[in-house]
Amino acid sequence: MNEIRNEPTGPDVFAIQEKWLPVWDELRPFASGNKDDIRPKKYVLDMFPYPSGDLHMGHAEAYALGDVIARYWIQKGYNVMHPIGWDAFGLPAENAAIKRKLDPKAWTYDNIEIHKASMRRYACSFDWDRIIRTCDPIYYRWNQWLFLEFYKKGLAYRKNSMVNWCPSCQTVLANEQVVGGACERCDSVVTKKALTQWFFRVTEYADRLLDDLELLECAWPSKVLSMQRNWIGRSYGAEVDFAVDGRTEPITVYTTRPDTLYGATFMVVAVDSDLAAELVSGSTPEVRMQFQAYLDETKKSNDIERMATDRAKTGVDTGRFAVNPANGELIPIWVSDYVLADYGTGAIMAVPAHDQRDLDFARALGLPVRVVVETGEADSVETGVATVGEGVLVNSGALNGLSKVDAISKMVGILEEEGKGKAAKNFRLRDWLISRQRYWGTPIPIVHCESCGEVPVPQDQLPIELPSAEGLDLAPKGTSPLGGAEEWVNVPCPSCGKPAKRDTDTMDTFVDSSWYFLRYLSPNSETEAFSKEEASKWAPVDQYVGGVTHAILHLLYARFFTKVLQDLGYVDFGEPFTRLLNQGMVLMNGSAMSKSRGNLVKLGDQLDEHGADAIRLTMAFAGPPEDDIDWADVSPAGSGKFLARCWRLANDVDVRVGVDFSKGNLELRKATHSFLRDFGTNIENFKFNVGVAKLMELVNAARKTIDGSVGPTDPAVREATEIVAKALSLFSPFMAEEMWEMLGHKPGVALALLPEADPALLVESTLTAVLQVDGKLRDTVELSVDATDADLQAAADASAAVQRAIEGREITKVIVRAPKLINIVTKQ
RNA sequence: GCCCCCAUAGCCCAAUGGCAGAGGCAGACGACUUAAAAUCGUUCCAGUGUGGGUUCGAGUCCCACUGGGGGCACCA
Repeated sequence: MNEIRNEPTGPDVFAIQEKWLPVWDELRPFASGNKDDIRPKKYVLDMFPYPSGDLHMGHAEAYALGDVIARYWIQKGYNVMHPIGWDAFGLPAENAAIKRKLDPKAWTYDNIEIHKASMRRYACSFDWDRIIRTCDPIYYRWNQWLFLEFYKKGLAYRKNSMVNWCPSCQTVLANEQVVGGACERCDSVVTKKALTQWFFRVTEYADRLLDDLELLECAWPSKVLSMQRNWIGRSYGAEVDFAVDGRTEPITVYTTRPDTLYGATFMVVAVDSDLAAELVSGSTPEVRMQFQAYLDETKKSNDIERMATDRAKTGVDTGRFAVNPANGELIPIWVSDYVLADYGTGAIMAVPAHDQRDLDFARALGLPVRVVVETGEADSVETGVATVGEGVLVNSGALNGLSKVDAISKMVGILEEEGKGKAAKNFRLRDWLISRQRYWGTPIPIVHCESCGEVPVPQDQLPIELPSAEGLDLAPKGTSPLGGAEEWVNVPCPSCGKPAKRDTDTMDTFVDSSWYFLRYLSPNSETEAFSKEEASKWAPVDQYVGGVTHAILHLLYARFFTKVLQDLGYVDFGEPFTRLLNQGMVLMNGSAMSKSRGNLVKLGDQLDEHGADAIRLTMAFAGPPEDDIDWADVSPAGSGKFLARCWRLANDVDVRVGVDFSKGNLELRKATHSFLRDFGTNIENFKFNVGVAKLMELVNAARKTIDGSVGPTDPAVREATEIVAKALSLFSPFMAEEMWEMLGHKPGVALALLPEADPALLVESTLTAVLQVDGKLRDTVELSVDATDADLQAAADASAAVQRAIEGREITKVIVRAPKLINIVTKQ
């Protein structure tokens, strides 16, 4: 007897999960490689994960949202390619290897298997035939091929320079990997080191990378666009040549304010530049000693100290003089650490009156200040605040009386005429440092030969496979562990055949991820990086989904690669990702989850407790996707309740499959079709939370119909429930499939098409019209949808509330928006 | 310091310039139950951060401010 009472009134979500997984393995609904497929294409891409441990809540959000989009387009009749792979090279594998004495390779591949199993259980709609792993030789040989293509074009080059060095990771870092002077990965303070390193000439594409952001306006989050613009940082100005006393060549400086040239009262050269060393070499021993001491101190300080803007200005007078080309004045040349060696020319003209940094320097070291722009602001010498506003030029010869803009163009004209300068632009963006002194990455395909120099490895010798980690000392020591692989390093020179050595550095893993979206097109090809034919069919990516953490690095590099590949003729487009969605982070109690903070929510625990469907639904329903989700604010249990509601709905339907819906209850049919009208728009605009809310509304309406006088046998109940099952499958595919089966269909709700709304069911015959007086609501009235202005006026005349409100007032105006609104305006 | 985004009920969030509430969470009450859970139903709750402006009408558009978040930052 108890058995009867305890009969389950809801679904066993875990049994349902286990039931459908093997069915789907068989059905393979997300395979996209059928050549005969006539559906239009859609390339939906999730940023591929780094295989460290198991999936976490962040992955769960990203893949839930990416899945909504991919599954939606399938149900709209598209052939959707939704691939997955692993960004499998990188430091964590190596660090785990060092710490736990594991092979980085084994560690990585084990983690990939863990990921794969979790993605399957999370019901990700991936095309499992297109898997890539960047640590597979079949993948990274194409990194090497691309490197050589770049090399041929002069886009890959080696130079000695001061580079960012992480003392903890014991490797160089790209500019983009230094955040606030610290290593992005381990937070150690980054230092500078002079090293010979490989670079990609991304600066050659700076203009295009900046200008083409225009094409992405409205298709990428504006935040990402502005971050990229900031990062590239183009400025316009002029290069000005200053003749130097006792030196044949002039010193060229870059300035954005050539209008203030008359106010340049001294010059400053970056202390760590070659130019500074050269200038002082001709000075007195005292100066040389002072310079050396200052230089040593600068080198000792790190970027965090050096970048502190409130630090007092320091410097050394070189004792040398330059000639101001505007007025012929001799001005002293100083060296200082506030001028950067690798921006512009490493030397500046100092205009202390109109530049705060120069003014600080002038005041600290007693240098003259000359006002050349009258801005109406207080005297900068007295206030210590440089006047940077608009104004009229003074003390500036031919420029006197001009505005800033006019003075800039006139000065540039004069300089160009006299051969002392020219218009110029500069970028904050630096070339991309790609070599790393670590093991677990793509070997750089260059051989160093004593007689031939740098020799590119011939294509037919690719891939250069990594030597086995066995026997290698992977511990960071500042030089690549590959140097210890004797047999691997020592090779005959491909050019002359004499003994030579391989380059022992490996590539930055951002190289791997700069083109992976193309590799998915032909993931197993041994003859090309990607099929040009497939690329013209599938690429560019229609929809990219990933975290905003990659707003600069990865997206900029991928855009760069795409433009290079376009120039090389391998692709026919210039932007890789047509549309971008950045999902927010998953937080717990207001802050990022971490073990050390003690607020870590484990995805595995959540799945064990609520099931994949409820977690996925919670991710979609939590709010706008780009906002952060605080796990403390959302309710996976609530999602579970909704899913049970859906299940009971399907369970209660008592209409045979294939019934003619047209005889169904009109009210519910209208609800179903207005859902169909709105749902697609919501999903296409990434308003997943609103889409789920609409779905809940439809479930509520169907429930009401079943429980009310219409009952479970009405055809409209089946229509509504089938639409619920299809729409639900974007969020909670297990339950949707279960419902689909309960409704009498064969497995594969993911492939069932979402119909268009029937327009005939969207027309309403009446609506609630609003009667306002002076903009305030006074009454409402049911009117026909084709009510005229006169009908509204009549309704207002007939309304006691309206008449009361206008009583004794003079009507000045009547605004009518038939059929829904009338506003009677009275004299105030 | 410069640039960008956000602010609606106790909470998460909706709302083509036209009735502030679609949905959910939490709460309260009721039905079912010996009881509880589950379920179903009903219900309480803000005038939209502050101050101006535009408009017949502003959560929505404009300006300023406050608070929160983010990006860049000695880039000449």
